[in-house]
Amino acid sequence: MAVRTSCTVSDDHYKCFEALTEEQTALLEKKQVTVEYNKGEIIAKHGSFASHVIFVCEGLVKVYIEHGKEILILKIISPGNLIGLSSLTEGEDTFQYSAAAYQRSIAKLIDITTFKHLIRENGLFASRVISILGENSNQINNRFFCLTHRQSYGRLANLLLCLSERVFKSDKFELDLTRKELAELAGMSTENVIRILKKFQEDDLIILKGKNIELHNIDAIQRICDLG
Amino acid sequence: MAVRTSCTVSDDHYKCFEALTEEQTALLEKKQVTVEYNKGEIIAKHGSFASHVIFVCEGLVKVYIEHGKEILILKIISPGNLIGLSSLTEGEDTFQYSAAAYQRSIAKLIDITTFKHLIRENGLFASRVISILGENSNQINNRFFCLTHRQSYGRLANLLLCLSERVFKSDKFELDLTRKELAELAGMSTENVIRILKKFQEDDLIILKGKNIELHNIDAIQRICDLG
DNA sequence: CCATTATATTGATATAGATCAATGTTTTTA
DNA sequence: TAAAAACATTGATCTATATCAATATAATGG
Repeated sequence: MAVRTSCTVSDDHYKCFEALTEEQTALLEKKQVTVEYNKGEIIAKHGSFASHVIFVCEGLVKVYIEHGKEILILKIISPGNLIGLSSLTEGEDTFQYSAAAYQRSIAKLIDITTFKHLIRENGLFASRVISILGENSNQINNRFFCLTHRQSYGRLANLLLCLSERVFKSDKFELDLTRKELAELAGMSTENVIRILKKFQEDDLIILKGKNIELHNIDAIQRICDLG
Repeated sequence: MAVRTSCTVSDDHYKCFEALTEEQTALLEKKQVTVEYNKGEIIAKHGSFASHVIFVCEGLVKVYIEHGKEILILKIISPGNLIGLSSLTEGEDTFQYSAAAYQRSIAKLIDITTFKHLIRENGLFASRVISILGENSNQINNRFFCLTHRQSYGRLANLLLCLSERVFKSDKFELDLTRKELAELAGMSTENVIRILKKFQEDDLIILKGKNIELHNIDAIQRICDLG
């Protein structure tokens, strides 16, 4: 089986809300607030009280765990997705990871007590939430595999494919991520990212123009992702 | 925050079943079979149809993903825990990971359709299942962090603590895992496991007698786990 | 109980990728 | 728009850990 691109999940978490009745939807709307975040701002802080789950409406968000100065990015969240579902666990009232905006982003903060109440009340909603949790689990497992079993070329190839397919949905995209942010995502040093991108360009796999990246030979990149 | 030991989850998944009514419990009992597995036998195979979820009653099981010959152990499962919940995801009818018995083990295979049905029907049960999924997610994130951000000494220290606290529940245990299996769990080569265990023994952190391990200086091991 | 196979151990070597250091380039801000 | 700060790039070195190779020990089966 091919290693799937693994930096994010599909962006259809919003569909769980379609399981709600009109009444329940109205309740949920009353129990949420919409907040705008600037580039770099913290949306959720690992260890702080999780009074809400987060639904990303616009922008791009990274989800990561921190221990002291060390961080590990778990995934990138695009609009349409939920953050913080693992705080639905009984007895777990803090965020188990942080979230920060890569760029100006808008999110709805949904009261967690109401969310839990709806899970109890609406079995279809509950099963949709379970679907999302299962999907999250598969994403993180794939990312875990990629970061531990692939060498740097493979990890960076995987990241480029993921950004292209899942985040920007185009072979050609303007990357508002720094080399350092790419490095964090691919689990390597900044210098290594630069050297590998250069090598990919020399080998005609990508076309780099400053912040713009075009994937020129996707099959070859996929091969590096699977084997490298 | 200290890096928690991360090779397994707490062993109280069975509690979700307490949320079922007598009638639902009876239904579930009818829709499950009990199977015994010998050492090394496969309980679930990554990619095969997931017609059931697995409840481990006795023994010790590893859960891992495989891509070709490469494997990544996600966790160890002790009696009392469920395997395969991520296959509850809609549209996902295959196992997203494999499971194999480290030793003679007994498991109940629960029909997944019935399981899903109960989630829809019983909100409390659904929320308990969501709790388990959330807990699983935290475990895997901690393990992910440990394996990517700690050097070999820290990873092995983490594994020893986890085996002691979570799996064997004693400072002193007989390890029916080979050095190779330890290496897989700690994400390093067999040779490296041997060298580090030797070093730990020289430094009086552990007492090694063949398959028997005693953690002699837990505080020091914890320090290596957190910082190494 | 011996033969075979699996596992454990030890030492030598190779290498991916981090780190360090210096310089160039772009972005921000005052 | 000039100065400062952040980011990008390149080259040189260092190191943790894998890999390879050889041997020792333990487990297993006929």
